[in-house]
Amino acid sequence: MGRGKIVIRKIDNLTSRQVTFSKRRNGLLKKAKELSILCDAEVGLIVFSSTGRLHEFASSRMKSIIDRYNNTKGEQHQVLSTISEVKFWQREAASLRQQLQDLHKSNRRLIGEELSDLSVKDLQGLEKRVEMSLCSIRKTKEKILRDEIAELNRKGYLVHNENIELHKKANLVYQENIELNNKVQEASGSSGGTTKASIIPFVFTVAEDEEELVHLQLCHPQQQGDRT
Amino acid sequence: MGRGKIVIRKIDNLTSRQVTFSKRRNGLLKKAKELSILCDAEVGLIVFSSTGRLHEFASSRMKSIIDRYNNTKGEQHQVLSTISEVKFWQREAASLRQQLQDLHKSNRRLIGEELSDLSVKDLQGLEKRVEMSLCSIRKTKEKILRDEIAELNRKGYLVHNENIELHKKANLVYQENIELNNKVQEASGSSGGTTKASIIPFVFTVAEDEEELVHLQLCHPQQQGDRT
DNA sequence: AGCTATTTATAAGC
DNA sequence: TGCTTATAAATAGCT
Repeated sequence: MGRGKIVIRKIDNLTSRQVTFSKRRNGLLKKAKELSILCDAEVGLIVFSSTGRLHEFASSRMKSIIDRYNNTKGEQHQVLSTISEVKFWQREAASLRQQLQDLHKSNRRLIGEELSDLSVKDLQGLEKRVEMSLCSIRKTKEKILRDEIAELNRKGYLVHNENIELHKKANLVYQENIELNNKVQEASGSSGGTTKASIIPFVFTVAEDEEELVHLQLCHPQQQGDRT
Repeated sequence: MGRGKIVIRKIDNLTSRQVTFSKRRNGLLKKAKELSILCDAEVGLIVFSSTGRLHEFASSRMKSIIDRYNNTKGEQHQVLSTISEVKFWQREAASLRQQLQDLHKSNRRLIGEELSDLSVKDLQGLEKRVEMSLCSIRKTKEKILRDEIAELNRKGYLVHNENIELHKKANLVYQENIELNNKVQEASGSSGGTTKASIIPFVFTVAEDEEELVHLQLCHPQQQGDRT
């Protein structure tokens, strides 16, 4: 419909393509609107130009048209439509929120708050559980301490053994020193007394018995805090 | 464009409306397609007939056109599109799930489980909290018991008072009975002894002093369960 | 953006 | 729905 017939293929010339786009786009929007009015149809039209500009017509709200479209297609293809996906996640969130609330309540009870709507029997059960919990916590704590002490004892023992070895070596060296000194004295006769004075007048001794090892132990702690 | 000019308003006649719908719908779809080809535009067209049937044209995949539309509009209007709504709820659910996990962990620790990755200091803090919790639970329990006992005592007191009143009344009636009996005896002389025998030979007595009232008290319970 | 020759769409009728 | 046709509308090419 125009001065000449055209074939439907992409218009090469950019300018004339843009002009044609502008004209035909308006025509399309107009016809979409006319269809919706004349025939009481729900029409949604989305047009992105090649430059990325958006033009649209919607006989009602575009969102509701798209939602309706998604639902219709979703039922057709047995696929979660976007709208029911939203519903799914909303339900999921609500369920999680509920769980969170329940857990929060149980938590508050475990730390001794919000107990007012519990019966004596409930409280007794709770008390038992918290007592067991306390027991377990203390056991864990003591185990850690015990392990630390054992580790310290082990290290202490190793250091002690090393000490003994060092003492022995030092004593050997010291003995060797005395002997060497004697030899020097014998060789040089009574030529001087200076070297004699340089000998360290010290004997290394070491306690060999285990009794003197550092030996830590976990003292049983005083009962604390749980008296009413 | 037709045999006659028409005004754009809803066509009253159902049949001609449906005929027009069919014709114009095809024209619209054709023109949408032509626009997309001629001008290299991205076009999406959704048409629902008044009977609910869906007709559509999409130059590419409809989903991608709708997504692009939502994104463009979303940026323009700062409004949650359906797609980003899904994302929002997914994030919400993930966050809630995380919170739930954290709370669950804290809960497990409160009941003395999963303590292995805590330090001695953490354990000490936990112990303190659980001790306080135990204290609070016991206090609550005792308060309930104390209140129950107080209530029982109150009721006992009321019943006791009622008892006293009933005793008094009963004694009065008994006295009256005796007097009436005497009068009957005086009036009838020694005519018979049957009435005398019917007098109930019973005296109502009641302890008036408070000491004998039922008076319950909460015994201090044995310390229990918290010994290591 | 406006003009207009021409093509296209379509209203009315069957 | 499909076909026909007169006519209204849309628009290609040009300015």
